[in-house]
Formats: sequence, structure tokens, C-alpha cells
Amino acid sequence: MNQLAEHIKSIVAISDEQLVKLCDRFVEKRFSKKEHVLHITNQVNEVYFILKGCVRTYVHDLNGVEHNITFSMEDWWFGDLQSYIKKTPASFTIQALEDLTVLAISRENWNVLLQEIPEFVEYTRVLFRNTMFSHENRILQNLSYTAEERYRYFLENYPNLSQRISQKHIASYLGITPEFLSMLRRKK
Amino acid sequence: MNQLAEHIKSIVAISDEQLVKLCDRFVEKRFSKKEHVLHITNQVNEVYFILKGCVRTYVHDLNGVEHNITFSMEDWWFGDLQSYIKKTPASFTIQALEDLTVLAISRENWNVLLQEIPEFVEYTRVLFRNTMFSHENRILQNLSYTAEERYRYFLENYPNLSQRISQKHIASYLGITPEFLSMLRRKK
DNA sequence: CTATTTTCTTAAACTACATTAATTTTTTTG
DNA sequence: CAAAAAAATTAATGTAGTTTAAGAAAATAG
Repeated sequence: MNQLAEHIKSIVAISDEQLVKLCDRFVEKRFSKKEHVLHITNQVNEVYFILKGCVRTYVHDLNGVEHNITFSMEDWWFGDLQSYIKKTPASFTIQALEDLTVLAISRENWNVLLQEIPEFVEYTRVLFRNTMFSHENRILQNLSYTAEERYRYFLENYPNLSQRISQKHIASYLGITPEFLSMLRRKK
Repeated sequence: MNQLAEHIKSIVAISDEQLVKLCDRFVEKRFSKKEHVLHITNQVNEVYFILKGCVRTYVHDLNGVEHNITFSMEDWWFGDLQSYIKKTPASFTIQALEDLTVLAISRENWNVLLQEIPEFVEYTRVLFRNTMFSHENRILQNLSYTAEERYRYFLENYPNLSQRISQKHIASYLGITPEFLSMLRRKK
């Protein structure tokens, strides 16, 4: 039984036959460190479940500056879901920060699963709901906390990620410059 | 046919019988301007669909300062969904900004609908997904835009809300002080 | 294992936004 | 409609975080 199957079983009750049918719709893909999984100009035809490695999802602002929206690692999903579903051009860029192994699923297969496997509908419903909650929490933090408090929260809640990801990218995720993050770290 | 039924039909295909069964699980409630729909200390047993009026959802930070997380108006849902679902104490406070009429649904009825009406599962799945998208967009804005840019975006995208809600509450939503917002407005 | 590139650090000058406090305008209420 | 309360404005002063630039440390590639 693979990681994806385990993840699904941790969220919804589902039979092993259904699970096999479900997992059959995914294909394994590999990317090397620094490689781009998604370019902003491309059409988006897949979303991904991470077996090994981590990625950053980012945008360029009007001045061309990059902003990391989110990091994803083992057993998390990533992709430009909005473009994937609405068939609009990608608005995010996604880059592997380590050598990366994923399970990819095409839009066609995604839609087939939604129609054929009610447990998949429920699984994605719970994923969306939980993502909504964590986004809510992040918005709240941006409003209420200083950069230093957000940094401490990040360290406490993602100790794993904070080891694997460069200061530069963490700073961008927190919405501050690497120089200011460096200053915060010295102070500690 | 009521507003809620219309809203559901705009998102999923559903028969009229099912719709009636669904709407029967809601009760209409009224709150007057400034009244609190939800206090932070209370247990959360309902979520709400707005028929008329608008509300703000906010938190108090560690210094007791209020921060508006979101505004909701006609045909939108609001409530502390996280507490509602997980039965944890409320973490948000919700206040009516105008006289308010809502359709309320209890946790028990919510769960009954999820089990009996697959269209409701799909409907809430799409709601969660869309909320996730708009939260994603807001996080991105907080990272990439200045207060002034965020204010202009708010004016353009919620012209309706910006007429109905005081500067003070808009400033809090944008993450700035009323004084600074006042200065931005003069500049324009 | 050395050379090159990238990341991290430090510090001085600068800016977007906060704080405080006083005044005016608007809204609410009896 | 008058009095009181709440919201908005203005301006001076203060601060969290940025910018720029240069040097040190670490990671990567040849």
C-alpha cells in the first residue's frame, strides 16, 4: 500500500478495491532540485501528491519580486488547483527545492474519480476544508502578529521545513526581507 | 423558492424535492445592528446563510486589539466553521453591522444533510474550494501589495461593502490603522 | 578539492505605517 | 431636534521593517 493510499485512509473510510481503482489513476514523476514543476505561462493539466522532497509555490509581483505563497512536503498536495479546475493559465510558479518524487493526476482522471468514487469527493472536500482553515489562520496571523512572532510560529509549527528550506525563502514566505530575518535571528 | 435554494441551484444540479428537504433543516433568525451573533467564549452550534444585512468576523490579538478577518453579506455563509465542526470553543467573534436576517443550521442538521443529500456534500465541497481560492488570493495580496494597493483592490472588488462598512472596520480588515487609511484617502 | 556561485550577515540610511492626542464631522439616541 | 457618543481627520513624533552595499560563510559545480 502506497503513501497516497495511507493518506486517503487516514481521512475517509474506503474499501481496498476502491483504493486500488483510485491509485491507478496516478502516475509517478520525478523532478530534480531547482527544476520547475510549473511555469506561470503554462496550462495546468495536473496536480501532485508528494512522495519525497519539497517544493515552493510562488508569484512574481508587479516589480518582478518573488513571493513564496506556500511550501509543500511529503504527504501534501500541491499545484495550481484554481487553474487546473477552471482551465485558466497558471498564476503560480512551482519549483522543487529538493529532488522530488510525486504522484501526478490529470484533470481527466481527477474528474473520473469524482464521478466514480464518492469517497474521493469526500476526501477532497475534507482537504479543501482543512486548507481553508489553515489559510484562515494565516490571514489572521498576518493581521495580528509582527514578523518576529510569525517567524517563531513558523519554527514551532514547521520545525521540519525550517531545517530544509533556506532563510531566503522563509523570509519571502513571512513577507520580510532576508536581511531583516537575519537580524531577528541574531537577536534571539 | 428562497434565496438559499437559489444559491444552491447556482452551484449544483438538484431536484426540487431534495431542495425542499434541505431547506427544511434551516431556521430563520434575526439580530439587530451591533448585536453579537457569536461570542468567543461560546460553544458553536450553528452556521449561517445571510438573507439580509452584513456582519464582521474578528479576533482579539494578545494586546486586546480587534482585527477584522472578513465581512459577509447577502447570499454568503458565515460562522466559526472550525469550531462548529470540531466542537472546540469559538475563536472568532461575529457582530452584525446592520440589522440582520439569516438562515441558521444546527450541527446535527448539517450532519444529517451531509449523509442524506449527496448534492449538499458537493455544494459544501465547492464552497470550501472557492473560499480556499479567495483566501489564497488574500494571502498573496498581503505578501505582494502595499496598504494603498490593497485598499484600491478592496474598493474595486467590493464596491458594495465599501459603501456599507465604516472606514474604521475597513482599515482593520486591511491591516492598517484608521488614521493611516484616512491619510491614503486624502492623497487620492 | 579548488573556483564560482549562492546564501547569510552586518550596518547605515531610509520609508511605510503606527502612535498619540487634539479637533471636526457624523451618527445615534432620548 | 438637541445632546451624547462614535467615527473620521489632521499633524507631530516614533518604530518596524526596507534598501543598499559590502564582506563572510556555505553550498555547488567543474
